[in-house]
Amino acid sequence: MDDLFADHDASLGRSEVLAEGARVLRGRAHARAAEFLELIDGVSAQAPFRNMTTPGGYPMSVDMSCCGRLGWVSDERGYRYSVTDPQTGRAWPAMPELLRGFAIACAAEAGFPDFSPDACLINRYRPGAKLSLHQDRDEPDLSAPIVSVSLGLPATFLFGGLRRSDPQQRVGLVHGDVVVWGGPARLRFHAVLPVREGEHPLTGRYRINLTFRKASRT
DNA sequence: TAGTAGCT
DNA sequence: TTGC
Repeated sequence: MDDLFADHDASLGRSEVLAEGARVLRGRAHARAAEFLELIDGVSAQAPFRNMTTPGGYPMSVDMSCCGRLGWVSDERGYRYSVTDPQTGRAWPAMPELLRGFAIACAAEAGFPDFSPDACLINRYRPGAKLSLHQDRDEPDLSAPIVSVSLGLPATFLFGGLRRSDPQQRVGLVHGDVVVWGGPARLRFHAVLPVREGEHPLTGRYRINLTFRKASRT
């Protein structure tokens, strides 16, 4: 067994508390990552990755797609959830049950036993792509947590407080890591630093992040 | 240049 | 203001 694999074994079952209501579950997606990536390929064949535009008129560096009943979209008019993909005019692809069940299990492990996600935002980062500091606040039901799954190239996740100016924790996220935040942490600001150049055996020059949300009130 | 402030 |  090589050292990389030993490191992975050592991460199994480990979790870290970032704040009340926020945890990193290390390595939870590792064993099923290849299968998850196949499912994501299926989604992106129906809803291609695209660079959305911010309300300020700038293109985002992250390539985005969605699955589930609702998808997150951004354009000059603002941020919102939509039942149709504005690029194709069709409904978003269904959320694969394997992914949905995994997200529900991660939420339960982190202390949110009743998670019922209806939206999954798929963010694909090339080297240099980033997400600047923001809150996830477009969902009407803030009692549901956010479940974030990291695949492929590593990234540095910044996890802040409830005010933009609050200090941020720097969290290194690698292939297979899962972050869950909700409850009192639900509206904490967060960001992703520019992804560094690299190569991953399963994703090549990409980081793929899945965020599962409950985007409708019911 | 990494970290921060301020922007409409 | 999920960017510059």
